[in-house]
Amino acid sequence: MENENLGHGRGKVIDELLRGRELANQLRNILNESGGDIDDNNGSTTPFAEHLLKEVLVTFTNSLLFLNNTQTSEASDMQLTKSEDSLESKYKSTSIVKERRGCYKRRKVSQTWEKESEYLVEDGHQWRKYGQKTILNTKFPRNYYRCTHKVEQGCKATKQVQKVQEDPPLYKTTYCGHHTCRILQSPEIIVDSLSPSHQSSMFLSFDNSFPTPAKQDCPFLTSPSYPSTSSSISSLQKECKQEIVHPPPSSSANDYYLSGLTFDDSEKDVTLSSTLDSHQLGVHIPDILYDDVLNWPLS
DNA sequence: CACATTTGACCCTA
DNA sequence: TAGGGTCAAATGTG
Repeated sequence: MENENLGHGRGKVIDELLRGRELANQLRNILNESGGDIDDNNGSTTPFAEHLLKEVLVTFTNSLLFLNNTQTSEASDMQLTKSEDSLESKYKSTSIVKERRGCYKRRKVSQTWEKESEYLVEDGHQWRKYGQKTILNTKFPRNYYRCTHKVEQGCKATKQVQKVQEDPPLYKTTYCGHHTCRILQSPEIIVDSLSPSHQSSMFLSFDNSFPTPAKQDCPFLTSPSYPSTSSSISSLQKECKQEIVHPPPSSSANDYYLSGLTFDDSEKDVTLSSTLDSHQLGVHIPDILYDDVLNWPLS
């Protein structure tokens, strides 16, 4: 009873923090678009505003990190159970399988985040296609993938890939759930590159649920314009204490990234740092697994 | 033969 | 009730 109230209050807090961060991001985008104009009128406005924005974003991010640090595994388990228990029950009871075919919870109640790219990228995980659907008002069918290790490891990660336009090609990948499997592949490579001249874009879906940064991406801490880094993380499991995410050379000064994610395999300690003004986020998280850091559920 | 993909059916949610 | 997510038999591939 008491825990439920606490959990509810915590959810509200996270909700508000996420909202605040999202609003700050929107403000940042506005600043980016109108930065030149502002500079013309007042040269000092933009840098100062950007500085304030960074501070706000860091505050939100730090708060979210600390909040999630307290209940990581618990919330993660609850989230997965809630979103996919219907599927679980189906696999456990074959007698129900044939009667309850197609029983599932819709994506809305689970963690999702999206990534748009001009090319298909290998995100370091093995995916198995399990469906394809024609979606209303779309030219191209949507492809459904689940983790190859779903059966043997119970990995519940799924993704949907949909081509949204032909020329230039644009693919929208929606990740749902996060990987619980430990078998990871080669670093992220471009699978289909017709026009790799532009950065892929990535954004979060905030509809009714908190998107969870996962191994594919870490939208929680990265700029919306930076590609995913999942397999970089996987390589880290063997090579401890490496930086895994770096901003592209062309990145603007007001973008900030998770520039340092340091793992100490022996102690299972993780240190996060950002590129922002050389600040460290100041988060030191003991006793958690390395990939849990990027899988913090926010609800 | 084992595993992946295709594709129509099934069924939940809005 | 339509749309969309998943299942699973059929089929393809190495």
